[in-house]
Amino acid sequence: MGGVRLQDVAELAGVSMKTVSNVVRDYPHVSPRMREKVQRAIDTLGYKPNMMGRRLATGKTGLIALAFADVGIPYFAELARVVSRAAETLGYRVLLEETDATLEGERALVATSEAGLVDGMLFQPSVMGSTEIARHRSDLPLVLLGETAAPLTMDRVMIDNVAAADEITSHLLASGRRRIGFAGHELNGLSETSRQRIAGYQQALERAGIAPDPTLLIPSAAISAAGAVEAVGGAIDAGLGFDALVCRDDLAAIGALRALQERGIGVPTDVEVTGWDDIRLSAVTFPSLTTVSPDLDALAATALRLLIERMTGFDGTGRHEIVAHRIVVRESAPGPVAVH
Amino acid sequence: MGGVRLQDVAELAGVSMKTVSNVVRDYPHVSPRMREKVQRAIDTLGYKPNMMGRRLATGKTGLIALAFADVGIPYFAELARVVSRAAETLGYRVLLEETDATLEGERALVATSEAGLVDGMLFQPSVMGSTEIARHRSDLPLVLLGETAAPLTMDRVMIDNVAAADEITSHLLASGRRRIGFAGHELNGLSETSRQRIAGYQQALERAGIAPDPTLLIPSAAISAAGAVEAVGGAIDAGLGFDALVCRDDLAAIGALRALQERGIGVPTDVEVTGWDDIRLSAVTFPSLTTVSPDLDALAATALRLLIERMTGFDGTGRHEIVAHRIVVRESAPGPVAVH
DNA sequence: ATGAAAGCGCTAACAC
DNA sequence: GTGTTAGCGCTTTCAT
Repeated sequence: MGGVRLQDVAELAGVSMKTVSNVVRDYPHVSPRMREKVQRAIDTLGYKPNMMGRRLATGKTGLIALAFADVGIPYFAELARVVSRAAETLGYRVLLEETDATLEGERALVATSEAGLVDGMLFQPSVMGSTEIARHRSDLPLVLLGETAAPLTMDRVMIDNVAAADEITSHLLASGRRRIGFAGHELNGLSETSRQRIAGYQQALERAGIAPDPTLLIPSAAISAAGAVEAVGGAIDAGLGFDALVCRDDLAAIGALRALQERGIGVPTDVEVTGWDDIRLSAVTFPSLTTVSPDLDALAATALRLLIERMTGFDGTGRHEIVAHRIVVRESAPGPVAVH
Repeated sequence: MGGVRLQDVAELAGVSMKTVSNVVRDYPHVSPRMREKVQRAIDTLGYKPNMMGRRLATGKTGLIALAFADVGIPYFAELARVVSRAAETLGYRVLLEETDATLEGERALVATSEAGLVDGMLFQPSVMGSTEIARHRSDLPLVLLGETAAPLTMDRVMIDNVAAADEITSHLLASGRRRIGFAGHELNGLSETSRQRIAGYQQALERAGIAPDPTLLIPSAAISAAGAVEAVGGAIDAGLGFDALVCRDDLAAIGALRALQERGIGVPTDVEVTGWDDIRLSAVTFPSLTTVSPDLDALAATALRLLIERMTGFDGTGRHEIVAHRIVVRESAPGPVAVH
């Protein structure tokens, strides 16, 4: 059952390996009789094509790597799911690679000493800068995910973070909120992601004629929900006053929710809160989260399209694609109250 | 840079392929001079060994598949992370396979028409029964994860669900709760997971002299947080009274939390709630969740050990291993109040 | 439409 | 210690 080779099938069926191969791969020009005879031999032997052999011969592995910090983070897990499903329909399997959001991990990834394991890679860098990624100059087709500064030579897919941050901040402004904070960005070494979201947040405030107040920027020692609980809780205890919070991501928003609730501050009555990513759980927190929802399906589809183009020979300069996002309004920031 | 072959290195260095191969694989018996000469050739050519070639020759792929329903579910995502890290230290990479918790998806998985892509598989079935898994009779080394009824021929790793459910229910009883419900199991087609957890829950109640009340079993149309919001909310609205809820998993607990809070019912004051899995977010919900915490590291390590034994020839009957769990006490069910 | 033979890049016996 | 020679299982020209 296990070690059945193409050869064995050919012998049983009394045909050449070529013919068996043709049948296995559904090659059109095979006579029905042949096909049936070969198929019978395949069935009786329980033959299963050996991928490694095929892959060595074709030079294609059918595998793509999906690399990011940590699949335990809901956004990445949900991204992995979408990518994995999209890849499947295109005939690819996904190999998971985690970098732990460390420079070391990301370097190991791009400098990997082995070749030919995967046909291409989707990579969302956490810390690596544009220059270092560019220097990489590997032969492995690569598409970048997310807003990390991308070298001009590489393809990249992201949503418009500045615009989205502007929109969600404007949503808060429309509800009459005026002291709007931003929470959950890095304490030091601001990521490009945080930078762009803060830029959009400031842009909305300024357009509304509000001077951004730097004390309303609440960084987090750890980029996690627990980190946000600490940060936001600490800020409140230190006397910081605000009536809304734009959080860097849904985990930070969940942390902020807890920090507020621990202190008996009502959400959204006293403080409105928004998240980012629209992870599944953001719909069932209490209150549920108003958040930026990236079009993950489009993100995955676009990234895979670009990658496959690279894998099949495209060699132009980097394409930078923007996919859609929308603001999902839920309880934590319900928007202007309807007039009754 | 891309198409450098072992052969090319050998020619440049003026040695045989065997020698180059020895150097690449750190074979001990190579003279230092040779090694250095070859290494120089490797560097100038930028040679990277082609995995497919090596794998075809050795018959090993270095890949293991990790299969479960949906990586978008936090428990699975966190499991994937732990398995992926553990596998890495053992020299394996992880290929993600999702079944969408459908029979169809699980069948496709075990009946996969290709062979040799992965050396082995870790599989947590959702719907497939013991008999069907056994019938599979594949040549692929396989270790089952979780409490699905496992055929005697197969290895399996799980925690003691009955014991854990008993413990966490007893924890509630120790706080003086008497009308304890169970929530979040399947509406029809009870999974083995739910069955065992309910068994442990009933066992604890009976030992405490409480007759299990079937109306306190609150099934969920969808096994998700949103499903639990509906189910628990509906039960409350229908007039069901209880002072504690053992939830099938953390997502159900999060849903229960929301359903209770929506109705102004205090947790843990009015109703205590417990979860299962100890997903990262269970520590930052408000209130945070008392939950069953499986030893994921041990689970992954054990599963990989069993799998590697199978891959390297072990052919005995199925081993069924139990790994540790503990009850993590948090705010949603704080336990007996300390006497001041 | 089918067959024969030459690789794909590497490792593993077995000689030297 | 190092080189030679076969394969690993499959696909793919090139004939027929």
